[in-house]
Amino acid sequence: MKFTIEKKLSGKLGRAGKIETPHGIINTPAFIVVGTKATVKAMTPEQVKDLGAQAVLANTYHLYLEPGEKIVKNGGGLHKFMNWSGPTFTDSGGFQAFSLGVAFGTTISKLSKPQSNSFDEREKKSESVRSEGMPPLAKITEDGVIFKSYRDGSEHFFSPEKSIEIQNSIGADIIFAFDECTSPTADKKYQKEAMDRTHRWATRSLARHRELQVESTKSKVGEKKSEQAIFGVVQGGRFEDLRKESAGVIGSMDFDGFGIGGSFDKEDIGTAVSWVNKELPEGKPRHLLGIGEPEDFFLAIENGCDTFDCVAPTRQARNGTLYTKQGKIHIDNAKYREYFAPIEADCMCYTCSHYTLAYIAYLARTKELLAHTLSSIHNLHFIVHLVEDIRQSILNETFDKFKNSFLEGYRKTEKN
RNA sequence: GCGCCGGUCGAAUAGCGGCUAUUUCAGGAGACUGUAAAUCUCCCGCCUUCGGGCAUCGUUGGUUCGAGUCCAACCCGGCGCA
Repeated sequence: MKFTIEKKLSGKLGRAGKIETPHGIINTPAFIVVGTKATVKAMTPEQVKDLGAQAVLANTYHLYLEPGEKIVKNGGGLHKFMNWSGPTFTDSGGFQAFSLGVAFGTTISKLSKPQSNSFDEREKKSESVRSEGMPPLAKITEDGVIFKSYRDGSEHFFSPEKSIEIQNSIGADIIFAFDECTSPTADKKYQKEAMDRTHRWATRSLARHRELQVESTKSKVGEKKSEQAIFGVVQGGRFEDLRKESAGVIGSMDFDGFGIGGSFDKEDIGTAVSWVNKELPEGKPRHLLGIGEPEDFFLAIENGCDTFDCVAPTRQARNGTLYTKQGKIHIDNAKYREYFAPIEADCMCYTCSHYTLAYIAYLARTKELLAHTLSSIHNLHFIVHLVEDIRQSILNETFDKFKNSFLEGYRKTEKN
């Protein structure tokens, strides 16, 4: 893997560049489409490619549980198995320490939101309360994480070494060190503890990765050595000193790039990311894990992030929320029943060039599967091209102008 | 005409003497950020200062401390017999 910076954003940390992987180039900043289980839900790889996606990210834990990394490997590796010829990433399973741990059965999100209006106190009260009969499915120890399968309750243990071995078998171009994604509800003491543990796990992840590279070089004499790249993950929650410390520690290790993980204040992603990116070596790519929404990209990119992944576009598509330049809309809203025009008149996506919002709304209402596909195509196209447009604006030196005009328009407005 | 069933919030249902009438669907709105997610939450008779208030189980009477629930008559609907 090779990373090249093509242009920097003057006076800021942002940059446009390219990541060269064994399966192709990623022009950055770039949105990496999430395909957790080696499939972008409701879509064929051709559809994903045609809408402009450059790379996909799958998940180690899910593929380990089903079908098992051996099957992925025997199927020719992730690319061949899922028929995606472009660059791929795998997440380490570290996020599941959070989503199946403290967050399981609750409404805790990795992003803490600003105080909601006193308007809905009742809803606030119910927040973060674990539903009965839903014990956590992840338990963290020094050596790793004990997971209970969300599928059948069976126990599984992930150590940094194990995560790397599985990721090696799955065979993505870029893999992540095993980390612990912490909750925004955790106090500083815990964040520090978890961060230090993540640093120890980073060392172990990197060591195991190098061992596997050597093994693969030995076993395939004469063949090109494994070019799988590994990114270390920065943690530290919402605390400036911890974030800087983590970036310093992880950044000084011999990773090919970096992931920025963990929890953030929704309002202040840009600041948190800038703490980190000022510390990380400039010449290596930085992936902001699990972000984001349209507003997030501008803040993260101008503060030095290169790639992103997020389930929001596809999940929200399936759940009936669509992105537009005027904000998000709910496809189930009664007012769209007879909206006989594309979701967005000027959208170039396959969905908008062939179908009306009224038709997709009808499909969604009647639970037709095509609703998921058409909505996912639109949302992914929107997000992928938004990030691509931001990249162009860096190259054209029109970043601020583009940022301001986009954010001004991105307001939730009535579409009647 | 006789007999037997049955009429519960848009639909379908539960409830068979005890106070707040159940559930599902439909309908309305919202949430979702490294996917436990084609998921989840709220509302869905009327009014409300969001605390609650007032109605309501075909209709009208009755029995009872208390009736959707028991009784009677009537009105609808279905089935059967004439």
